[in-house]
Order: sequence, then structure tokens, then C-alpha cells
Amino acid sequence: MPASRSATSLGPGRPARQQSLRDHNLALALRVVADAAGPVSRAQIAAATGLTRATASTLVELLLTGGLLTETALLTATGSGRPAVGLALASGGLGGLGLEVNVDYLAVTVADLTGEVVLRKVLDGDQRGRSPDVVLKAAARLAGSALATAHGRGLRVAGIAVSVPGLVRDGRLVRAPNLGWYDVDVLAALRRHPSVAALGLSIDNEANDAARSEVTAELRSFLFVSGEIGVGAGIVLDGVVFRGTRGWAGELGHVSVDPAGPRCRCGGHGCLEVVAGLEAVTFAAGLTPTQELPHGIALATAAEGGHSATLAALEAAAGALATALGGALHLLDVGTVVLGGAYARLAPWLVPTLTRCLQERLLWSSWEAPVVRPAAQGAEAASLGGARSVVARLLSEPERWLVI
Amino acid sequence: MPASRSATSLGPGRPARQQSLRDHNLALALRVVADAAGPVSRAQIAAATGLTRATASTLVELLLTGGLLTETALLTATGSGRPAVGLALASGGLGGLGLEVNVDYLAVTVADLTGEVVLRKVLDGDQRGRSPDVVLKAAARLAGSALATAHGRGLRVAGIAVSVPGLVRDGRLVRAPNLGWYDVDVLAALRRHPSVAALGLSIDNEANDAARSEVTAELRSFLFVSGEIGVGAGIVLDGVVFRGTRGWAGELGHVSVDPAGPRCRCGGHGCLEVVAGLEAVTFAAGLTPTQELPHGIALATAAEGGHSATLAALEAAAGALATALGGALHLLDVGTVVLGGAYARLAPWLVPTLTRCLQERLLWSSWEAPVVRPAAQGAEAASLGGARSVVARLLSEPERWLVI
DNA sequence: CGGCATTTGTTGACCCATTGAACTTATGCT
DNA sequence: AGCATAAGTTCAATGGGTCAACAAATGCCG
Repeated sequence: MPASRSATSLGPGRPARQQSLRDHNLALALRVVADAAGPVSRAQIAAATGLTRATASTLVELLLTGGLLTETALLTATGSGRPAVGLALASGGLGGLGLEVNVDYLAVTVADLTGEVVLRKVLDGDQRGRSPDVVLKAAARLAGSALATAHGRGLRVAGIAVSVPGLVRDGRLVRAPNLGWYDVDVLAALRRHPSVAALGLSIDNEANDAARSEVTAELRSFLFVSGEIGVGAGIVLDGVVFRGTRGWAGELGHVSVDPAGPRCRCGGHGCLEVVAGLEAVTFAAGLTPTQELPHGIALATAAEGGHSATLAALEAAAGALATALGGALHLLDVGTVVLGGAYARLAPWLVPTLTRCLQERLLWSSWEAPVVRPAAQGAEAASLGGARSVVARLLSEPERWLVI
Repeated sequence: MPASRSATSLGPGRPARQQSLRDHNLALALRVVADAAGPVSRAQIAAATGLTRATASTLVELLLTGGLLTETALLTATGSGRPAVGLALASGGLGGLGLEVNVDYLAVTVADLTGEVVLRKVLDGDQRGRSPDVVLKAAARLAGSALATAHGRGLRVAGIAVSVPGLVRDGRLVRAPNLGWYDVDVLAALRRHPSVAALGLSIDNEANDAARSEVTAELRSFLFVSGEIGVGAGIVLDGVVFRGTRGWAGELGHVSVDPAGPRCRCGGHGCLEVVAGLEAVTFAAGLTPTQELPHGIALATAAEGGHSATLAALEAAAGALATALGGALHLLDVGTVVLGGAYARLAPWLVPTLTRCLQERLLWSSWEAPVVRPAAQGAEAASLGGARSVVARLLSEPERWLVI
């Protein structure tokens, strides 16, 4: 489960007050419960955090009355002594909602405080060229119905994270070429709809949220490569997506893998995108995708059928990916690559070559071999990642969500 | 001046106690003074931090008696009202020491709390093949003499940062091919010498520390490229050197710029290092460096003399650098490249081509043009960066350094 | 079955840091 | 000289964590 950098009142540059202590320790205690496999006792919280049992009790009391925790059955005491009261995240407690607006579908996912999916709805339909107002109205309606369902199950939703397939800066969608949208204030448009207006809204790139959905307790740093027509990367470092100084980080598609190669729209030559992007691979395989049979599916079915030109094209794409990823891994020192987007479906043909090439190429492969694997989450991963980003924020500043 | 991420008792995962408040606010107040151009009043500290004047006064009192601050003359009051008492960093106060062990010299730099150099000593001499014991004894003696000088001027040195030209992991020097050292516990060896044993010691790669020396209040995120025989990069994000999951980040030299190029020792083809490393460029220029005339100098003098093969070789190197840096900047979204090491001396011939190529290539160059400039600090930059890393730590946890 | 060790959780006195308001100090302006 | 203004200090109040003692609930053992 994602654990974001603490964003409490203890941030650098802000003064620390008594309340800051409480906020910090509240988040600490809550995280112990969230990260544990099963129920936890007050004494265990005290031991894990370094606080006294007295303080741990006080904090737990607040989290209980605040609706974030519940007491469970007594823990089976292994030794002697008074048995401990179990504490767990309130099942009917808080959660986060992720709303994904993509080219050919809308998706919404609600996750609880453990990061587990409690609800998912997908609305298929080509959004290309439709006006933002129309699409976002449908999105707001979808989110509203999910909110109603979640509410009916006793889950409070603390906020909505919106994922879009485009460049986001300062909370605005600057451009989304595949949607044909330019400079749209998505959040303001959504806020006009009463069903979602009451909640806190945030927005991020779809690939960043998809990358977030792949974070687990075991895998907290990796490079998430999203292969579609374009190729993007979500750089995840210790559970947090790295955004760069201006939020433009992760443009793996414009790393040059062949300086003598064809010119790219960015001005460079032989960018990964023009060599191993889906359009390029489909063309190299001699396939002609249609509206009904998009690039990724066409390639996968052809490869399954043993189509030799397709297999060769995928082999070449894997080689190009290895060149780009080799550079990226050398630069970032990250041990794992997660293949997402259409690359996930093509993983069976990409992973072997990619792994072999990286192993040959990485300076440190004799100490630690690189790991390449397909994304665990499916197509609507971004909405889950968005929901989890809301949850991560909840866990880092629980004081904002305690019921009065 | 570098401002590192707060490493106080308020770190994530640790409980916050009353003392944590004090520590945090103490650092906050001290940083206001450190970052200001001139003397600051207690009231200004209160306004800048958001603390009350009462608290600001208490904190300042501690910093004064602790020897970190001094009162200066009254500030020239612009309007009416009681004039403010000026506060400044104690000139005879604390400082940090950076000790650089490099291939052909040893260097030591002492910096005060403002990050300014107060003392520098360099000991030229080829260290290649000499045993770690012998070299580190000389280094300890050099540091000891600098400590004595600093102490004579009333400066307390809070710690020593050691910079080495090799791979550091878990506080140990794993390998330094240019020195011929493998798996040396540098800090333990230094601690055996009484002159430096009393101080806290830390160690890092020489390129990382050189990168730290280029951090200013204006430039807090950049890519520091150190060009020697090998090519390394220090990735600086908001004033902090990014080390990666295992401390191996920044291996720019093994980004491939020509998949059809010559094989590299890492296993890849056409790595930047074998194309634009000093040895490669010198060879391409048709020059033959000697022990007395190393690669960098040879190239610079030849280029100054208008030697056409050298100019062509530098042009090609700049092109290769642009390919590698284009990928790195797309990935990291960093706006500035600082050329260090021997590249700094060759900057006049590298910067124009490099800037032009990057401008043609970067996705966002029409919004924000990339900046390429030579390093501001000279050859012994690493020792300054090391000294400043000690200072940054001081500023983030001043409570540890208050005189009782 | 009863006493004892053991562990959990609670209580209340204490300590400590920040706040807020009143107060003192020191200057400029009229 | 008197007033306005701003800097710095004092002190009671507030709030949060600690510490030690205590109550509660179990297993173990005779």
C-alpha cells in the first residue's frame, strides 16, 4: 500500500505547534495499523512507534471515536498476561475515489484504507473529440453513482483523484492530444456538478496514477513504463511518484535509442517512441489496426498466432526498450521495471529479450539482476492508483478526517 | 547555500515528543538567519516562521548562548518604533570540513555556517597505487592541520565529510579503480588518527560532493556532469543529491548514445563514456597525453590553438553528450546542466553545440529553454561540497551543537 | 481451586513548549 | 514634551507526552 511522504503540519518551513505533535503521532499510530497484516493491540502500537502506552491509548481513543479504527475480537494471547484488544481499520470507515477519464472509457474505483478495491465501475465509449463539458458531465455522474453506492455501504469517501491522459500542470490539464483537449480546467468543470462538488479534488496524469497502483509493501521503487502510441514512464521512488521540477518527468518516449534513426516530433532522432511505440511496432509487423482492433490487441493476437514479422518487430522493440531502459536504470538506480499499458499485454514477447539485454548491459547486473515484469493491475489501473493516492493522503493526515 | 531535507527527530517513523517541537523550531529560526542577506531581528524571525515573538525570543536566546548566533549592531530602523537588534551567524561559530582524497591531490576545505570558504589547503601528489594506509595517514594529517588552523581562528568544526573517487556503499569505499583501491573502510582508517578521531565522519562519492558545491539559493535542481576518463552525473533535486535505491544513481557514462558503437566494459554498446569520455575524445583528436599533460589540459590547449581535429572531436563529443543529456532531462525534468570535472575547462567548445542540440531536441524547449553552464567551483569542488554537506546537517539539527 | 507472574490498558501528577495578552523599552514624528 | 509605533520580555494558560503506579485479565503451577 502506498505511503506518501508526510504532508502534515510538520512540513519544513512551517512552525511546529503542540497540535503538530498530535497530528504526527496520530498518523504514526494509524500507519502501524494500516501496515500490519492483522489486528494490532495498543501495546503493539506503542512498541512499534516508540510512544508510551499511555499516549498510544490516547491516540487510539481518538481514532476510534473518529471512526477510522474499530476494536475487533481479543487477540489470541500466545503467552500469559491480559489478552490484547484487537484494533483494525474501520471497515465502514474512510476511503478514496479514483476517477479516470480516458480515450475510450471512463472508470471509477473506490478503495478503502487498506488500499483494497471495494467498488469499480467502467463506462466504455469513445471520448475522442467530444467536448470536455459533455464528457466531464458523464464522468461526474459516474463518480456520483459510485459515491452513492459506497455511501450505502457505510463508506465515507474522503476525496477524488482524477486521472487524465495528458500533461497536467498546476492542477490544470494543459494538453491531452488523444482527447483533443487543450487547457481544460477539469477540476473546476467537475466541481460544477453537485454530486462531486462537496469533495476535495485533485488531478494527475493517467500514467502516474497507473504507476501508483503498482506500489506494494514489497515493491516501493520502480520504473513503470506505459506503452501506447506514445511511451511514458512513471518514476516511483519509495512509494512516491517523482514529478520533476515542473511535473514533466518520465518522458521516456523521447530518449534517443538510435541517433541515426527517423526524426521525431520532439526534434530528436530515433526516439524510443518512434521506434518502439505501438504504431511503429504495428507498422513494422506489417499489420493494419482498425478502430475495432487497436494496435495492442492486433499485435498480441498476431504474436499468439506465431506471425513471424510480428515476433521480429516485438524483438526489435524489446531491444530498443532495453537501450532506453538501460540508460534510465543507470541514471536512477532502480532495480525493477514494470511494463504497463499495452506493453503489459505484450509482456510475454518483450520480457525475455528485455531482461537478457538489460542483464548484459547494466554495470551492476552481476551484483543485482534487474527485474522486468508486467503490470499487476489491468486496464483501469489509473483509477485505482488515484484512489490509493487519496488513501495515502488520508493516512498521512488523519486529523483532518476524524469525526467531530 | 544547501538546505538539506530536515533530518531532525521529526522524521517519518519516529515519534514526536515535546523536544521535537523545540528541535524543529530551532532549525527553522536558524535557517531564517542563515538564508537572509544581512542581519535579522527576532521579530523578523517570528514573522518569517509563523511563531510568536515570545517563542522566537526563546529560540534566539538558546542559539545565542549555544554559540550559533551573535547579536550585531542595531538595525537601521526605517520607520518609527524601537530599533531591532541584529542577529547573525556567529562568525567564530561552527563550520564543516570537507576532505577530498583524489587521484593526484588531497584537498581540504572548511566552510562556515553561511557555506563560505574560510580555509582551503591542497596537497598535490599522485596517489595512484599507494596503499590506503599511507594515503589516509597523509589525509588525516592534512585535515588535522586544517582543524588546528580553524580552531586557532575560533571556529569549531562539527564534522568531516570525506570525498573519494569511487563507489561508496554503506559508508565503505567499495571500489575506486583510478586509485586501485577495493573495499576500503576509509572512515575506520581515518578514525585511527587522533587528529580527526574526535569528529563525526561521513563519506560520499567525489562527484556527488562536487555537485553539492554547485547548489545555490537560485539553483537548487540540476544535473552535474563530471567528465573525466569516465563520465558521471550528480542528480541534484531541490538541493539534495539523489542517490537511488542503492546509491548507484547518476551513471550517465553508461547511457547508450550509439547502439551500433563500440563495446563498453559494462557490456553495452556506444556508451557515452566510450564516445565522449576524455580518453575517447583525446584519441579522436589525435593527441597523446602524458603523465605531465593529462587529457583535459591537452585538449584545452589544442582547442585554444585552433587544432582542427580537436575542435571536431569536441563537436562530436558535444553531440553525444546532447543525446545522453536529452534522454536524462526528458526523464528527470531538470532545467539546468552544470558541466564539471574536465568538461568545465572544455566548456567554451562544448556549451554552444550542446545547448543548440538540446534546444532542438527537448519536448519543452519552446516553453523553457535548457541552460548549460560550466561549474562555478574549480578542481577541488568536492571538498567544498563535503564541507557544505556538514553545514547543511548542522543547520537542520542545531540542537546537537548548542554549547551546554 | 487459589496464588502468582505476566502482560494490557488506564489514571493522574508532572514536565515542557508554544500561545496570547499585557507590559516594558526605545525610537521617530509632530 | 507627548504620542504613535515597533521590538522585545514576562507570565499565566493551554495542550501534549512521559512516567510511575495501578487496575484488569489471563496462564501457569502447586
